[in-house]
Amino acid sequence: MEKPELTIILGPTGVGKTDYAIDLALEYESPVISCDSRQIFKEMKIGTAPPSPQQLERVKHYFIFSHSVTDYYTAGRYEIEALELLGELFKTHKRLVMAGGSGLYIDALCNGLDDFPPADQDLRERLSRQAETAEGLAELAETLKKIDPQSYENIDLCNRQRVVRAVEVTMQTGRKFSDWRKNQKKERPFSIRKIGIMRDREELYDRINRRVDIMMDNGLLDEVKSLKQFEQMPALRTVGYKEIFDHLNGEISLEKAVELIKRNSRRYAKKQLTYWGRDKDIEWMTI
RNA sequence: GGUGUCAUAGCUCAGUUGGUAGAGCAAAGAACUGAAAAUCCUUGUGUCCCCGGUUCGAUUCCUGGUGACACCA
Repeated sequence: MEKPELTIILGPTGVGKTDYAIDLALEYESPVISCDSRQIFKEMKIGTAPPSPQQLERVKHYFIFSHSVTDYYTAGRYEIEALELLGELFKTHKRLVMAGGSGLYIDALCNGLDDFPPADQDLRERLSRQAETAEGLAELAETLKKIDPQSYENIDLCNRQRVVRAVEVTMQTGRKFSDWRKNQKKERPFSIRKIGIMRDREELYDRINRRVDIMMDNGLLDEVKSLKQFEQMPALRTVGYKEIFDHLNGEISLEKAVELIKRNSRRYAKKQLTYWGRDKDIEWMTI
C-alpha cells in the first residue's frame, strides 16, 4: 500500500506561508498542522503573527493556541505530539498539510531527535546560572572535558546553551552526551515533501517592517503588558515581546523597541534561511 | 545676488602634517538534536561630489563648477 503524504510548507517569517498553506489545505481537503514554536501559545495572539480568526475559520488548524506559556514546551514534546496527531489524521486522510517556520521542530518531526530523557529543570537552572559569567562557562567547559571529552571537542564552547546541555545530560543520566547522539534518521510511516517559500530579500524585509507597524496598531503593547508576569518564561523570549519588556522596564523608548523588533525580525528571517540552506530535500519556490 | 561652512561606506560621522581610509549603527555569511523567534561565531562593503592645476604621487593643497546648510542683502 502506498504511504500517505505529508506536505510541509516552510519559509522565513513574513513570507506568506499561512495563506499558501490554507489554499493548499483546501485543495487537499486537509487541516493545517502548524509547526511553529511560538504560535502554539494561546496567550500570544498578536506578536507571533498567527493565522487570523478569519483564516482559522476557513480551515481547521492544529498546534495554534493549543498550549500555554506556563507550559515548558520543547521540540521533543512537539515530535511526540505531532506524530501522534498525524497518526490519527492519516486514518482518514491521504494527504496532509503542515506549515511553519521552526526549523528544529520540522527536523524533529521529519527525522526525529535522539532519545534523551526529559531535562532536569533544577539541574539546568543551576548550570545555566554558572554559565552566565565567562569564568563560570570556562569551568563548565573544563567539567565537560573531564566527563565527556568527545563533546568537548565537538561543541562550540562559547555557546552557553550547548555546553550546559551537554553537561546536564551527562550528569543527569550518567551517560555521555556524545553517546546519546546517534544522529540516526528515524523512519516515518508517511512520505514527506518539503516546499520552501521564498521572496526577494528586499521585499521580504519590507513586508516584515510593515507587519510590525500593524502589530503595534493592533495592540501589541497591551498584549505584552498583560504578559508581564510571564516575562521570565522561555515562551516570552520572543522577538516582539522581549524588546517591549525592555521598554516597560525603562531601558529603551517605545520607538527604539519597535525599531529593534523590526531588526530582530529581519535577522530571524535571515537565520531561518541559513538553517534551511543545508536541507537538500526542500523544493524552493519564489512568490 | 554676496559671504562663509560643509561634501568620505546604506546611515551618522572620524581621518589622512600629500603615499587611495575606519568607528558606531544598518548589513552580509556561517553553526545548530528537548530553551530553536533560543543560543553562538565570523566579516568593512568605498569613483573619499565633478572638471582642471601643482606634485614622482591629490581623498588631502589650489582655480573653477555643482549641491546642501547658515548668515547678510
